[in-house]
Amino acid sequence: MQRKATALDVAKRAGVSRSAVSLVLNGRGDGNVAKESQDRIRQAAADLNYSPNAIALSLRNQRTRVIGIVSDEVVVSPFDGNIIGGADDVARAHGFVTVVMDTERDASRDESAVETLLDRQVDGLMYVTVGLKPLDVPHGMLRVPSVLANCFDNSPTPQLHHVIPDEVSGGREATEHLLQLGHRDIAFLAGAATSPAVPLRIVGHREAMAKAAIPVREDRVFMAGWDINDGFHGAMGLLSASERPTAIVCANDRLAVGVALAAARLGLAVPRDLSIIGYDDEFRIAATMVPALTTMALPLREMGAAAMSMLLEQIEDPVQRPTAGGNGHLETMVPCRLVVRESTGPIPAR
Amino acid sequence: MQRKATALDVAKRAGVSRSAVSLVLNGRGDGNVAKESQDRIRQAAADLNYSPNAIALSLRNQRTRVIGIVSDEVVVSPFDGNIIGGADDVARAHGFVTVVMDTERDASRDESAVETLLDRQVDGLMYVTVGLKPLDVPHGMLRVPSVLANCFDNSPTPQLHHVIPDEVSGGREATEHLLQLGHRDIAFLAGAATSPAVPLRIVGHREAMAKAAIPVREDRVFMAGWDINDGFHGAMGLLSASERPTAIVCANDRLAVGVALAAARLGLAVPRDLSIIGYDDEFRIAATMVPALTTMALPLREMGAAAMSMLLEQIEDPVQRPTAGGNGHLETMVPCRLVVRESTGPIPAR
DNA sequence: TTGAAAGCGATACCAT
DNA sequence: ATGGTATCGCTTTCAA
Repeated sequence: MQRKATALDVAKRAGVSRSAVSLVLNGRGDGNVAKESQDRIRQAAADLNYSPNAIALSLRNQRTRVIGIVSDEVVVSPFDGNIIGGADDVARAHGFVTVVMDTERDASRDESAVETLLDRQVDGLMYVTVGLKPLDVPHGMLRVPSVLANCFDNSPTPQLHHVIPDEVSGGREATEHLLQLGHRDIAFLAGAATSPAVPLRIVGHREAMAKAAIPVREDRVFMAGWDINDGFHGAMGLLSASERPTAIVCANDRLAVGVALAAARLGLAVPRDLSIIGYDDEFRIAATMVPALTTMALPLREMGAAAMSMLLEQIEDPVQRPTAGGNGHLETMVPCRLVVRESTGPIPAR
Repeated sequence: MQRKATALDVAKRAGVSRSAVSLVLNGRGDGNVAKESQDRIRQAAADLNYSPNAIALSLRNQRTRVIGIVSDEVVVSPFDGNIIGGADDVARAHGFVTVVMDTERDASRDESAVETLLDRQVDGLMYVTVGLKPLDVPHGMLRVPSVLANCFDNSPTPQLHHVIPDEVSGGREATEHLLQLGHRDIAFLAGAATSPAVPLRIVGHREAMAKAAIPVREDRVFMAGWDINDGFHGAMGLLSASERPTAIVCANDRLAVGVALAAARLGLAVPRDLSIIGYDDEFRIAATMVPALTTMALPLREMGAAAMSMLLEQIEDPVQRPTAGGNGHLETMVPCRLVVRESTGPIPAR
């Protein structure tokens, strides 16, 4: 485990001073260092496989080109990892790297994770959550450029820019797709009341129904939960009644799996007898279901990318900190995307 | 965004030198610094909300108390995040923090991620994969204490310790559970041939059958893939034949979902007409299926914890580097755990 | 064109 | 008991 070469080693080998090495390797050699020395320096650097010590660089420059990402549970849970993927893409394109710390849903670890990252001089911070939710922003995030992805500042006087999905139009367009296929009796299986996304999706659903001048039967819209069994039981109720809906929109793909299971159990074919639409376009669930699920995809990568772009803008041009994005607004909404597959079809013939 | 207080600020405020500050704040004040000065120093530090600059510390001490975790796609994919969770638990208990970098399955980024982490002087490195697989170990990992979790050194002369699940006994015990319930015609839906876990699980299955003296029909064991539709189609074939198995063991829970869907479609009740057993105990899938899935749980958190313990041992006691764990062996196998729920039951009455 | 020196923030040794 | 000084690795300014 021999130590890495330093600039001094390079200087010695090339027979010059450390300053010369620094100048040349940072592209400011011309006009300062003799061309001949430059060559020797570059050669020596290559020979020694030299790369500058990032720690020393950070100490000297007070910047690290590292973005800290802290999340409530994105790493550990199966959901929303692509927000980080999208953010990382943008960061790397700009010569930054991201490091992730996951607090495993323990809010008391938020501050210390941020503090740790700050102590290591990250140039910026991003907080990412699984599922849309309000966030008690860790204080440290106000000390450097920061953004929120999939969550929003829960304080009475929000300070941080956030990027979230457009849930209202997501809910609306899901229902509109069904309406276009001729469905009129459409049920909406919402998730749990704790999620701020749920009421928004329901608003969207009602908007679509209103626009089509179809009254919403209150027993067709209810909070079921988020899991397969919730979808199963919700659907069993809906589908065993004498008068059953011809389509069910689900607040996530797992509910949709439960609904499909219930339909199969009842001998109903999808989409012939029942159309099902999911939400999330979950990786290797929606596309691989039988039949493949039509679903409203969450724009995860786009959200991460948008949030990171915003953050880097603040870092590179610190002046307009509070109103990043230039529009003076603290909220960016990214549209969801309908993915039509095979679980939706025309209304059953009578 | 005013700058943080430094040791010099504290020294000035307390009217002493930087050295005194350093000694006192690091618990070596007694016998070196007057008690009165000590109090003033501590007070000043508190007043200024002083905490040492981690970057400067790293440069000085050549150690950071940071463990770098690089993964092929654990962050972005829905799987195996708990390996990192388990590892992080152990690290924090020892006063280390972990930072994660995900390469999104782009092997060409492995080296640079490791290099980045190394440049930042991490004290140790862990590589974590989604799914058991051979790994071309990034060269940089050999320069500091390192371990592999859920993957193993693919080189002809492996150097790094790895922690993996005991797949053979996992496969065996899954089948044994079914055998105990009276099943004799048991099918095994394996995953894809690319995974080294697949042949191991099949070996386990055959061992169990052999021990029970039941011949394995070759048309009952085949590679189906890993997804819901793979399970569905595999099961449709198996179950529509005139002579159908009474139980199916699946190489993951998603296959099991597909099998359940097929059973429902064919009017078969689970577990009355067919027992199904999954693998992975996937979060919010296995437990929430209808019926809830009996499954072979992967010991993800334990694997992460074991790998991290090993790594920290190497860091704290660098002498026995190559044979960490003390047993001179490079492999640690962690047993899988059968979780019995409702998808398995006694063999159907004739 | 070159190299010496200061400084980033902290620690540890060595005089005093 | 105390404070001055070298050191970690690098960049930048300034004088020669």
